[in-house]
Amino acid sequence: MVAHWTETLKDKGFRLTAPRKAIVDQVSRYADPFTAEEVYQHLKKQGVGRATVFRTLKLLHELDILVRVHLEEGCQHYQLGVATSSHPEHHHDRIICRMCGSISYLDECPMKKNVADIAKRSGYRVQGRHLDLYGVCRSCDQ
Amino acid sequence: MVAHWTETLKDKGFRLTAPRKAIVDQVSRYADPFTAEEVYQHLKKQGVGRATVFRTLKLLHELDILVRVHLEEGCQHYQLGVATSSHPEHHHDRIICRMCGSISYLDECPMKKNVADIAKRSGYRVQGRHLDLYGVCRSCDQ
DNA sequence: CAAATTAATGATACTCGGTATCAGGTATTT
DNA sequence: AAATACCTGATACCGAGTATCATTAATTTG
Ligand SMILES: [Mn+2]
Ligand SMILES: [Mn+2]
Ligand SMILES: [Zn+2]
Ligand SMILES: [Zn+2]
Repeated sequence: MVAHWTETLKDKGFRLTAPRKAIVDQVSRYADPFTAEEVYQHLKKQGVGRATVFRTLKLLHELDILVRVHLEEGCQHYQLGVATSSHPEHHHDRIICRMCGSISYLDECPMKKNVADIAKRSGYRVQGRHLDLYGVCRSCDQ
Repeated sequence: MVAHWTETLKDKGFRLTAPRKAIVDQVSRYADPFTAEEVYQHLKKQGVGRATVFRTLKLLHELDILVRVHLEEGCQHYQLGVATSSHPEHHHDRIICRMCGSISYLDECPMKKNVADIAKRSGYRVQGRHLDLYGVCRSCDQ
């Protein structure tokens, strides 16, 4: 995975530098969404600068290696992501616990079957979507 | 509408001051989502302070007069909103044009019928949701 | 392999949305 | 009218993110 991403960097003409290697390596360890600040906190002891982390995450996003997700708290979160034919664009149907903040991902995508109908009714060409459900998870619910 | 909201303020023990009246009045003019900064720009010539605008919008949100919506750009947007029995919590199913930025609201709520099933499968008590679709609107699509 | 070129880096300063603080002001209660 | 509590605007501050820029490091060239 890491090897493939570094190859993508080189293929597109970007230099494979030590900070970029460190960032790609760190990023590959996350399963859940993470922030630039978290990555920076892990890598600053190795001398990687804050601006470089932000820049590199943006670059990995532009290369479609990372997805930008949209959490409520305010700051940007990134996440590993791939596009498939049945999911032409990255989207993440999530359910978020308001008490403990835990995030689960719905394995079935409940909107898939509605998209064609919405496109017809709204007149939009639908490209992607973002669905967040909010509630209380089982362990927080007494 | 404005009269009802100012009444709500008084009923809950909040004072009905000139800045609050001005903010409520301004807010009632918006049909689409707006930011605190926009409200402030309209009211600063009347001497209303920036902090007061942010504070009052937060208060109106806590009183369920305003909904906080979650747009892509980053800053907080607010919007008028009401809760009904079939919509126990504010939610806004929207479709956003990536070319012109226009926002349409889906009148039929496509997730309504899926919520019970998701709750059962995930084990969460589902309270609210936020759905954004992205695409290209008819007038931007050639 | 050097030298030259160009991209990328880290430090720093800055922007922007939003919040904490606080002394002065204004509604309400007595 | 005096006392109380709430509310205000000014200001300073915070955190996420970006622009700038001199320095450094990767690649290209000779
Ligand atoms: Mn965050
Ligand atoms: Mn915005
Ligand atoms: Zn929980
Ligand atoms: Zn459009």
